[in-house]
This record gives sequence, C-alpha cells and structure tokens, in this order.
Amino acid sequence: MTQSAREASRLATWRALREATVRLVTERGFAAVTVDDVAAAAGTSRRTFFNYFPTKTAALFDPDPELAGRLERLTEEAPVTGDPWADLRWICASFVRWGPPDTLVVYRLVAASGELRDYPVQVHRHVETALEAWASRRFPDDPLGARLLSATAGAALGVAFLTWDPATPAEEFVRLTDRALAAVTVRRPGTEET
Amino acid sequence: MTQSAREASRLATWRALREATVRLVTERGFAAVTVDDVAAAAGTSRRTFFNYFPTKTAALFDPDPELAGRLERLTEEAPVTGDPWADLRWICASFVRWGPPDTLVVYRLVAASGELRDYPVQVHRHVETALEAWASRRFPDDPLGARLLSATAGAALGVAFLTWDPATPAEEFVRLTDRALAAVTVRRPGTEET
DNA sequence: TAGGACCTTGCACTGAGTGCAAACTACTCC
DNA sequence: GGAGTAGTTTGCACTCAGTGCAAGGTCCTA
Repeated sequence: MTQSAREASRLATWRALREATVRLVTERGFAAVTVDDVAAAAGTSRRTFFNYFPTKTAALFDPDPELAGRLERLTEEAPVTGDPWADLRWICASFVRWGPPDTLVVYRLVAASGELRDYPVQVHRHVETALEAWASRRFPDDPLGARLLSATAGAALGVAFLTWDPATPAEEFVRLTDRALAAVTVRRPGTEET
Repeated sequence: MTQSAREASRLATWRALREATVRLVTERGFAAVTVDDVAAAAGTSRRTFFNYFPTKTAALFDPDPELAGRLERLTEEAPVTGDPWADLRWICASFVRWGPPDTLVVYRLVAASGELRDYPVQVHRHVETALEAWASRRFPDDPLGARLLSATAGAALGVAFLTWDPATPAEEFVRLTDRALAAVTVRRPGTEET
C-alpha cells in the first residue's frame, strides 16, 4: 500500500501542475494562461502536461487523486434508510462540511471569476459522478430513478455554489447547500401521487 | 414586423449553417467534421461561420431564433398558482409535448452518438435559461429559490433525455419527462420542514 | 545487472477561434 | 435616384489547444 517511488513522483507532478494552474489562473485569469506557461511554471514540458490532463480546464477541475478515495468511502458509510433522498442529503452534507481544502480554493476562484462562470457545473461534476455510482448501485434496475437522485443533488449543489458569495466564509456555502437540499424532495419514479 | 431583406438573409444563412452541421455530423460524427467542411457545405466562408456561431458546438446546440420567441410566450402563458413547481412542470410538459421539430433531430443525434454524450446538458440549456428568467422574474428577491426551480427542472429534463432510447418514438421521451418531473418536488427554501 | 515497463520530451501536425482590413450589399435620407 | 452609412462577407495571418510518434531516460523486477 505504501507508494512506490513512481507513484509518489506521479502524484507530485500532478499536484505541481494543478498548483501552477491555480496560481497562474488566479493571477492572470483563465484565458491569459497558456498550457506552456503552466508546464514551465511546474517545471515540466508542455507534452507532459497533456499526459496528466486531457484539457486545460481539467487541470483546474479534475479531483485530486486522494479525493476520489474519500468520496468513495463517504458513499459507503452513508446510511441506508427507506428514504434514498435523505441518504443522499447526508452524503452531500458530509462532503461539503468536510470541506476538501484544495477544492475550496478552486471553488472560490471559479465563483469570483467572471470568465469561469460558464463552468459552474465542472466544480462538482466528480461529486455528481460519485453520487451516480452510489445511486445506480442501489437501484440497478431503475436507471431513471437513480440518475434523478444524483442529477437533482448535483443541481442543488450547483445552485448553492452559484448563489454563494465567495467573499463570505465557507460556512455560508455549507448553509446554502443545506437550504437548497432541504427544499427539494425526490421520490422514486412510479411512486408519485398527483 | 415583416422581415427586412437583411434579416431574412441572415436567418437563411443561420439555418443553412445549422442544417449543414447537423447533416455532416450525422454522417461522419462530430470530431470528423471541421468548420471548413460545414462552411463549404453551407456555401459560405469559414470566417462567416464564426460570425454566426461562437464555437463548433454552438452550431449544433444554439436554439433556432424563432424558438426563443416560442419559449418566451410559453413562460408568459404559464399558470400562476401557489405551487411554483407545478407551474414549472406545466411549462416543461408543454414545451416537450409541442416538440420543436428541428430540435428533435438534434436530440436524437446527440442521444445516439457516443462522442456527444458529454454534452447532454447543452441540449436543453436554452430551456433552462428561459426557465431561470421566468423564475427570477417571479421570485426576484429569492435567487436561491428561483435558481433551484430552474436547475432542478433542467436536471429532470436532462435525466429523461439521457435515459431515453433514441430508437424509440418521441412520445417515449415525453413520457420519461413526465415521470421524472413528477418524482421531484421543489419547495421555496425557508418553507422546508426538515 | 539486464530486460521490460513506464515516463518524459521534442517535433511536427491538425484544427478551433480571433483580430484586422478590404470589398461588398442593403438601408436611409436628401 | 444617388451619396453616405451601417451591417455583412471574406481572406489572411496569427495564437494556442490537443494529438501521434519516436527517441531517450528512469524505475522496477527477476
């Protein structure tokens, strides 16, 4: 389980590239930063950048390798009650409250930047992906219901994020997330009344 | 109100470009079609293409100019009851049922194409935009609640779309949309009970 | 310590998207 | 009807994202 030298070096390069991207984009704005700039700042070649990230935006939004594991664990620890939407709210609330530190910097960057407003979805796409995996594991024979759970939660997270003023502390974002999730209810399709 | 020659010609060029894009992408796939190809097929120059569409994907997903007006009218005709989510469902159901013909071709194209699976959101982004305008007009002092309504509806539409098998008739898509929308409820934040 | 797996890098190429300036076309107002 | 103006088309040259390939380097394993 201890990392080999290769794995360690790979993670280091990944983080150097991520760090350089975030720093340069913070300083100059997304459009004014080229991949060459990032690669140079991270001490690697342009070609290596593309070995780690498929696109320029990915360097900003791809989740840290360790984050994936944490999210995975969170979905496994989640309660399993008769109300899947409540369980999903539990996962979202835990995730947001835990506040992955690296992620929060990017959050604030995107929220504050006009030119990145087109990508609000990207910010929590990996969360939504994890939720979708959770949901489809739980309801394998109901793709509509499973996707509906994760997509709706994703929408609520996105709305909370868009409404959040990045100048205010992160707790405010947590509060908005709670309010957004609390205002929505998702039943399994087929059990609707009306 | 009758179009000037200029307006008519502009609309014609817009539609020629859209039509060429859809046709070529259907034949060859998105990646294998260049903007040059599209421009040539539409009988204009590459540079003119970019006068009409900011990106290649926009040529596929931007709503037909007339569609915007129709959507606008739909949001004005919508009922105004004490249950905004119900009103929103009415708008979505009407829109989907009316079935804008041009749009449906693109829908089917995207749903059937593996390489466009990353863009499912784009398909109904303009609908979501119209819904957001409607919601923020109705709840100007509650941005969270307004966005939550439109984003959730958008998520439901997206899920219905992703779950839809494009080989089946459009009515199936309508049915999925109804089921998805019926399974979700959005209250105004602040009026939640747990 | 030798061979293979994996990683980095340079090079050359395609194609998206943009700024600019010149030619062209439709509209307007006299 | 004709001159001026505003909007449109187009070519050209440019930047930069992203990809394929092949040569060299580094780590790991037997």
